[in-house]
Amino acid sequence: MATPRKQGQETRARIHAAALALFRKKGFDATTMRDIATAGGVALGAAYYYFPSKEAIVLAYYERTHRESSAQAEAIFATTNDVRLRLGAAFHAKIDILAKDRKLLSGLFRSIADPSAEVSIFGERTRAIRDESIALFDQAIAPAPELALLDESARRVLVLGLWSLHMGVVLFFIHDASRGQQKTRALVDRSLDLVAALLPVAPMLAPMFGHAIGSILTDAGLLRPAGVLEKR
Amino acid sequence: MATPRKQGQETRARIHAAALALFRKKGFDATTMRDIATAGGVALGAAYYYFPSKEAIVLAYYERTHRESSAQAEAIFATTNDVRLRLGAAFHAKIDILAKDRKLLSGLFRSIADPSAEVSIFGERTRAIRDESIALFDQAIAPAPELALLDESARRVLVLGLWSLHMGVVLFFIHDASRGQQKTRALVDRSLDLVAALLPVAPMLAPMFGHAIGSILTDAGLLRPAGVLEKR
DNA sequence: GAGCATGTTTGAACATGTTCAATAAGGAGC
DNA sequence: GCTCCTTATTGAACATGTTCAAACATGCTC
Repeated sequence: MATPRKQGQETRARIHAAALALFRKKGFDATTMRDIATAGGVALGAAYYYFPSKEAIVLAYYERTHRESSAQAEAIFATTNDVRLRLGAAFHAKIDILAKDRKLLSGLFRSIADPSAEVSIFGERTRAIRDESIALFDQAIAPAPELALLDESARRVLVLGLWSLHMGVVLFFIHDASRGQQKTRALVDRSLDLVAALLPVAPMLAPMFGHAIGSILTDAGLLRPAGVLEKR
Repeated sequence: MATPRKQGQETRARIHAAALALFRKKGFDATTMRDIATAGGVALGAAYYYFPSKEAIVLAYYERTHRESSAQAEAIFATTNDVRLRLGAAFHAKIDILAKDRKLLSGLFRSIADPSAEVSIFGERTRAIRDESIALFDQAIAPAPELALLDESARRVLVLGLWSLHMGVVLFFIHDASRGQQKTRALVDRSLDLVAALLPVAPMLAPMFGHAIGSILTDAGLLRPAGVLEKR
């Protein structure tokens, strides 16, 4: 309703920057909205004028990191058609981007994964970004010759499975205190080795299970119904 | 430190019962500690004397339901060695027990799945109950002849995978508003069909992936290191 | 029964996320 | 420049989870 003015944009940016700095330094819970407002040089109400909730501040950050990691992955997609390499690029790009903010994400996880939260990654308000995120994995496996035989339904199940694995990896990463997140990197590589080895078998399994599970997931709203898995 | 007296036990039980009733009626978030104290006929401080936090009230409930569903599943284990049936029993028992409390669980999920929360299902304080929960799936597949060839490491990966699937099912269930949770039931059955069909292949995959992933998961603390997957 | 340790209970106080009515500031149309 | 509407900003007020020092109760020892 309110179309922002230039000064408003600046205030918003200042508040956002102050908030992220505090989140990084003290963590999400330990940072109060009053801290944020003070650090941003505004009154408490102003922070709420620009961000409906503390969680919302972090959702903006989350969207930005998704875009950055997608861009990084897509740059690699342009250089190779090897599906194993492309999947690796998609997974590692995400970790690359998130690497500096483990502490922030740890505090954030509550809202991201809580299905009842407004800004949950599973919720309606994040559908757009989630669909983009899922579509990236569709892109990743696009050149695979062994998947040419896969029908639409089974393929969507596979893509959703890859996205779920990636969410699991992010969850693991948040708690991975090893240097340079070595453990997460290793987890990604071993998991993708397994995936890559199983991909050729996928078309054999699909007729048995792909369709059945696909229709169930569709009923459940976890999969888009029609052939509408468009990208970006 | 404080060894409770009889009257204290009763007060505690009254508070707990009042809290659960309110959670069921109004949901977790909409129920305040003041509501709970009033409904239990005590002052606010008394509620905190018995439960260190609002979440803790619900953790006690969570432990009870786990015990109940485990008992139900084990009763079925005693009647059949068919692994598909046993897995079905384990999954459906959980849903049976939780069926009445979707609303409560929905409010609870935040704390259960949030890795930074004290009472998270992934946290240290819930290790005992989590290990029990995982061990149930080890029991479920125990009679499978096709898994006799599986080494310890690969077997643990499989069991952890089943437990993860079960956690996913619970998550799905929480948001399944279909009558009698039909969708969740269908999801369970189709998923377990797939699992059952893949089980015979597991020993062929294990040498390639089971050990590698097993050691990574162990490093990550997601698997117990030694041969200590004892039951109950 | 007096004294005492320990469990129980109280309610005020505190911290913090969020709301909101009031006010200021900026610009559009004249 | 004046009026008026929209955006921007303020800070007090509110709701609620949590803490805590004080008071109370219970039962044990003597």
